[in-house]
Amino acid sequence: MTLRLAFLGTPDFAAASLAEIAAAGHDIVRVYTQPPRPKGRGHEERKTPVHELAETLGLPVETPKSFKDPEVLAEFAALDLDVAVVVAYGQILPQAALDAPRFGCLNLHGSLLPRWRGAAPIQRTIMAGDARTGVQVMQMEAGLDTGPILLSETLRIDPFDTAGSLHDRMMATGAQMWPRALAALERGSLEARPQSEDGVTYAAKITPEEARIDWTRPADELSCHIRGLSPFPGAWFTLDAGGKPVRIKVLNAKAEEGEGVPGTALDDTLLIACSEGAVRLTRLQREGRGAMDAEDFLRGTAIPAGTVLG
RNA sequence: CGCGGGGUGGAGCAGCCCGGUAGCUCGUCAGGCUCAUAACCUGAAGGUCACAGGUUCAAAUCCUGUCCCCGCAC
Repeated sequence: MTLRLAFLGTPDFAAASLAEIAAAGHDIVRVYTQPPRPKGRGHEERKTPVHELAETLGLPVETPKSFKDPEVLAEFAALDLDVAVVVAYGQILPQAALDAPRFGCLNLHGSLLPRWRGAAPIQRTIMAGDARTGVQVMQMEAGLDTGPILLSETLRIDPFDTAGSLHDRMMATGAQMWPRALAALERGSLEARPQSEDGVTYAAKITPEEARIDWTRPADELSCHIRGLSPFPGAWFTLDAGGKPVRIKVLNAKAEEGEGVPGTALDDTLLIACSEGAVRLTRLQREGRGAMDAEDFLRGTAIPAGTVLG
């Protein structure tokens, strides 16, 4: 038995799920993803990772600008789907779309709901210093990530985890949940567990302003902040290099003992004073250069004790 | 054609504006010192200076084109 399904997704995180579902032998009759847009350096038009993978797999791709378009909805309904799988698609689906497939739409979400509903759960969970998080398959409803949970996996968050490392683990774990979830759906053995009404939090999108490092925060908070924003967009500070401020991203850091004026280097190896304790910067990236570990970074850019970071 | 930075021994950088012997910190190897060491001292190996043309007596350096990496903006 296989399910007749559509896949809706956009970034790498979603492509991993598409790959697993395809490998499980389901009948993916259509893939929806965001349209190619002029993106990044040079404004080159690029297809999304899901788009690329779908073409490699020989699956039909559609890139509607809006799922609210009646024509798009009509076509979607005409696919006569058993189920639609939605992973980081990037568009709100109208109720009509949620209702179209026989078993509705299933979504993969990167948190232990109802904590961190919304756009940036992976980053927010690290920024908040959570000790654990999870990946969950849920039945989609009109509300933002409010649907009942069908399948759940818990992941531990280590003190050295970044949004990037956690993202990679969640992507793999989440992708592997699909064959199980879809098999259970076919058997009719998926149990829907409503979300708790307590402990609801929202994972707001990351704004550029919050990426700038505020040295007056406590060290443990700052460590979480830095790791939650790594590698994207990257928490940063400025360093005065020959009269010009150079932006330097911090990609990993850990809280340590230390005392001093916030923002001041306490030694020659990137121990920076905060309001409570200090953070050791362990991986960084200067603008125009690649990311590197502190040891390598210091060979090219010395930051002696006493240096004040902006 | 959105703006900008960069590609120099294994790593990270300087040198480029003002062409003329390949530099710095580290690593590697050998030897020394030491109870010992990731410390210190001495010596050595290792580079078509991204690629292709051009200018020149001479190009890492100046000019043109190509490839790759990155920051910003989006």
